[in-house]
Amino acid sequence: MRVLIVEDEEALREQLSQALKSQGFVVDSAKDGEEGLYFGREYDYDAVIVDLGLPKVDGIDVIATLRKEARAFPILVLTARGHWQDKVEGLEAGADDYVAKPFQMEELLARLNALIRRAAGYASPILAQGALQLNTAKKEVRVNDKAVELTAYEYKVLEYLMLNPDRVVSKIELTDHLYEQDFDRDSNVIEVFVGRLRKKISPIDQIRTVRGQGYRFVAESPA
Amino acid sequence: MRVLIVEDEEALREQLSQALKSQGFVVDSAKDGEEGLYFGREYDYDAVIVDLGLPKVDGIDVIATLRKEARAFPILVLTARGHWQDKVEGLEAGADDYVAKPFQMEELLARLNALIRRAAGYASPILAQGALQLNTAKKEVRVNDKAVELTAYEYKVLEYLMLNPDRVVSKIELTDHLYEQDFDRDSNVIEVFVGRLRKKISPIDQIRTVRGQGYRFVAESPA
DNA sequence: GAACCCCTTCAAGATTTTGTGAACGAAACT
DNA sequence: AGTTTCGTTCACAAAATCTTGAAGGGGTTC
Repeated sequence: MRVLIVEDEEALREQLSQALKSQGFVVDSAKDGEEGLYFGREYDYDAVIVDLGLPKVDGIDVIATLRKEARAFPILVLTARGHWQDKVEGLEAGADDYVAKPFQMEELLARLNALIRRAAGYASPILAQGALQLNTAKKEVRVNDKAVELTAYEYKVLEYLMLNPDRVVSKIELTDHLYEQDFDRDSNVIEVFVGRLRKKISPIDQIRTVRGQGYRFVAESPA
Repeated sequence: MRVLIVEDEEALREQLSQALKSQGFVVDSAKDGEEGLYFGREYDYDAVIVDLGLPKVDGIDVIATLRKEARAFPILVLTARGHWQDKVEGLEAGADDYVAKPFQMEELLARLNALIRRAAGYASPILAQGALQLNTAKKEVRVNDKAVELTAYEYKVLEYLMLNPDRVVSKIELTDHLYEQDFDRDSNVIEVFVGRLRKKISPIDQIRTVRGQGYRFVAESPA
């Protein structure tokens, strides 16, 4: 698996590169849009990670250009939190998925792998856990094969938990990832959403609360 | 687990303190080298985080002085990125590891936990002793491979004992490391928790009481 | 601009965890 | 054996945390 990273900020680029290499990927990295374009034209990748907001040639342009030239590899964009439009533009330009910065490395890896699998046609963008299915592309949730309507935030909470299975996710972590940075820390929105979510996806019982620490999505139904 | 933070920049100090507390640490914080030195001399910590480049007494000096006085706790230094020499000086003065600022909180936590474990002689984040396994990353405990639910304090007691195996740990030491400093020392909470713990992890029998002195976690299952 | 949906906050109530004091029991000392 | 000291356990009180329903507000749709 060969991946291209287009990211101007050195620290992040290195960190990404490291993480991906440790997952067994072969990594090329470009420090700006121009380099990115060069690499993207020159080689065929299994996936490309592009940070929007790059010097020289904008990330959006890189994507658009590559797509115009019929490059088909899956593209994952990194957007700065809050720059909501970026993500839309990115997807319109031809990206396949996005992750908002700052992100958890695990989440990025999970999404990247999903993209690669999808592109290879092996698997669907569906995260399945027992009777719970989450179609990350359509943002659709199914319980025992029956579609369940979730609101945007309910969905985000569920998706985040499912992308981080078997790990305790604190409420702070959840708010950090679902909201703009300065969201009120001692609100109980998260609790409320978890409550509603549980009700909507019942009888699924995989969102466990770990008192004092947060919530954990358990992958397997308990014996 | 009790940690000392020596950091002059208030925002970062607070953020660190927050993050560590949310991970279950008891945190003391010092705003300059002088305070840091005072705390470091006064109490015993499971780890100390020192920012280099502090007002009054330099971080390097704090470390060197404490080491000269035979303080053995693991020390993690924070260095400004690019100040390459700092890191070297810090390690030479007796620090055990370093993290360059700015850093991802997860990385810092991972390194800190690793330091504490290593100081106790464990390489892996899973402390295994016979049929008892303690996964310090997930804060999960297993007995004969079956997960056991512990409350926060039950877990803390067990973790501390397991990190100090084959050594008598007094009740005072336990309260000092597990509670804020002004906690009533002649309460019998510790006894109560040890009791609850023993019940929950039975039939494991590795927490021995040493009359008049405290408790000892024996490493091997008895013959 | 009315109706609707979703997000957010508040606060009461439920639940779980933690801490206390007292009774009980086991070892150590005389 | 009696006494003292220390550890264990229990039941309850107190504190912390989670859950839930209700209601207000902002934005969007028709």
